[in-house]
Amino acid sequence: MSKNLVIVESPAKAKTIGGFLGKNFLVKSCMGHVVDLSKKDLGVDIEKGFIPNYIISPEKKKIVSELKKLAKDSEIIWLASDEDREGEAIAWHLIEALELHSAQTKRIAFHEITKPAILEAIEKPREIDKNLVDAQQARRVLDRLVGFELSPLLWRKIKPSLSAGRVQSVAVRLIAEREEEIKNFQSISSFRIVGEFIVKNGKKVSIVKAELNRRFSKKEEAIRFLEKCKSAEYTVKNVETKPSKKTPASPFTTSTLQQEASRKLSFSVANTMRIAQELYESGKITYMRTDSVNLSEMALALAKKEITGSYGPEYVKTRKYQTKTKGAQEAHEAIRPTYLNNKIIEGDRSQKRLYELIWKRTIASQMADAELEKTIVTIGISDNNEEFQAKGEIIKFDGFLKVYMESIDEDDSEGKEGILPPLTSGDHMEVDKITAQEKFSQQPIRFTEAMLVKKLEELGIGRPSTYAPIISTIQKRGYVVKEDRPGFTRNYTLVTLRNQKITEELLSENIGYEKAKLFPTDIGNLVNGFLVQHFANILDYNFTATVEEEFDEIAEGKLIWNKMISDFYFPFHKQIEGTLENTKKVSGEKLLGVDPQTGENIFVKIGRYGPMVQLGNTDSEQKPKFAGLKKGQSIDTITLDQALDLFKLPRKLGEYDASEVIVSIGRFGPYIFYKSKFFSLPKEEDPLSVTLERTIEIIVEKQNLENQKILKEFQDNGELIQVLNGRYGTYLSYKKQNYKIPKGTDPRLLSLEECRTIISTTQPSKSKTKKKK
DNA sequence: CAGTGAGCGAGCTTCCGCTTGACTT
Repeated sequence: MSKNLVIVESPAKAKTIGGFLGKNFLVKSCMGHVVDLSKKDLGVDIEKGFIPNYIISPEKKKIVSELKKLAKDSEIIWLASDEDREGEAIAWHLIEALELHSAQTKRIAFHEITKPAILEAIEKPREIDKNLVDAQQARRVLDRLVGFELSPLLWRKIKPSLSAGRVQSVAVRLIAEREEEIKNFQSISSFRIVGEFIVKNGKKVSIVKAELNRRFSKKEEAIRFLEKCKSAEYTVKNVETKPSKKTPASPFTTSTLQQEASRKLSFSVANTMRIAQELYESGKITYMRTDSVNLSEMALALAKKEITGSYGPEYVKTRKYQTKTKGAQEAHEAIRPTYLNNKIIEGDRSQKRLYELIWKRTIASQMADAELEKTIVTIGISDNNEEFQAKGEIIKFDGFLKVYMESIDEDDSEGKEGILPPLTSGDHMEVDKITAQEKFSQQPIRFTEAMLVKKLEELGIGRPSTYAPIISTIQKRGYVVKEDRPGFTRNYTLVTLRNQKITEELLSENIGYEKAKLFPTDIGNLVNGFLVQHFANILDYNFTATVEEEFDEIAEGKLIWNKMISDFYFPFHKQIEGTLENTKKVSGEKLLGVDPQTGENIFVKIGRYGPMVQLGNTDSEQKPKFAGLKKGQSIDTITLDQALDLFKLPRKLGEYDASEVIVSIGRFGPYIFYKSKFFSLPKEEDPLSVTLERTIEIIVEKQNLENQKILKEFQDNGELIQVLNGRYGTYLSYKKQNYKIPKGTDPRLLSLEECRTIISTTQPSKSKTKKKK
């Protein structure tokens, strides 16, 4: 029996620390928060001064009772949750939930998981910081009040099951507004002039590209310029070289890791976090949910050793980074390899790639600057005030670039600066050709998941542990979709002067192709518009920053937490009530036109189940007809013809095997209805144009799959036992319960006797699909 | 999952942050 019980948040951490502390210490984890506000109601007693109603989270009951038992048998309980707002609250909740006495309880904290740091922490226990706990309570209660008062308002005014909150609603706003900017964006074109000069240097011939120091807005001006160039002479006017340097990026935080893994490896945010978690649990990297760029002294020393050994001492530069992020709490280190001498690791391909990225970033952050030399060559044109500029860049010393270079989101198709041949002032330049190419101004860039995380972090909204869940929430609620969208073709003019002749071509380029970008849906736009109109204060990009300042004041003991909440809540609640009374239900209804057949109005709007078209007025005597929009259609862009097409559903395609085949769109997308069964239509098929032949193929294919589903069947006292082949492998079905088949047994060879054993010895799998009535 | 949409009305939905498994048919 250990005399000491240490409680940390994560089991992987518990394992490591357990090794440092020896036999007298038992280290256990509580898996994060163990209590939360009651979910059944608001969970806050407003009248009594916003008293939170905490209950032990259902999934933590087992852990709490286990810890409680261990605590009873221990002399001292060391609460070692993270040293930030949430961690302090976890420690306090543990005291309450485990019913610990103050005499036997000590609060400790450490920022790095090394033996000396932990031993030092044990030497310096402290009390719970109640002010910090209060700051957390304020944060928690504010989020609950905002979320649980705004969401029901949306149910009443827009449609059921919608949600709103301090964080998610701002995330949706960012995406909706970006889309609006893109919609309103007017692309301006101008003509970019590039001269290509031939430079002979002994036997070596090279081409130097130089850009004119101005652009022309009209083609005529560009041609006039080229005309003048026909008879011109070109001379080097000036050669300017100046040194410059590049500095490595700071070590990874959650947010920057997500961004780089997205840019360099095309990982989704959720994927990056899943793989990072695997690396963390196998002890290969430090904790992956952090906002700190700090590296431990031990890591700095290891990095220095590794760089010296692999690249030489001139590549070493020990750097300590400062966190600039708003509201950072820095309870952990930056994300880095646990052992910097391991350049590669065992693991699957994704793990290896992510690890390599983390290794390179960490090592590079401790390396010397890259030293560059930039050259600008100015080329004058006789009888002309304009001049050409050629830019070159050479690397004098690669420094950290030997290992790693951070990527950027903007496309950098142009401006790659290479090496220039030696040129001196006064050199005569021989021109090969001069082009005037029409260039269009760039529309704003749509958000990828990782770019959204970056923006949220800049605004101080969300935490490392929530970036991935935020993205999944706003997609689950249907506010946002992540999609690839095809681009379009745009024509541009290219005018070329060569051998005294000017030619003009009309060329085309493909632009605007989007890969894995976030787009607002109709519902996202409608909800966002409603919230921005009526709750501009909550949707304000600075709302979080403002309340965070107040949380800080609470943490410093300068402000009472429920006073702060009270000051916020009452005006906010009035706003809710006012909106409830004074606004009508919103549906985004728009009159699209008139049905040529019946003369009835056609509307588009958001219905109970999403965007739909409506034929006929709601208040007319005849019941209006409804039809859902197809995937990819929007109430914003749908045309009258497309709307009319939707009313052609359900379509009777004909008969197969003496039964009717019908195609339509339902709650879960397009489907085929045949012999009272549903077959979903693959997404590449259009329900409006799919043929009878194709639907029969789909039906037959599905039926074949069904037939293969049953591997074996037995009758057992009149009850059916089936060995089935499902989406997640083979399983047993008996009396509507499913049973796992033990690993290592061939399901095809199972006998009735063996099936009986499995049923009697294994727990049936819980079905999550069970819905309460 | 299950293939609707007004009207009737009961009963449901919802927040953010901290942490991992269990387990889907």
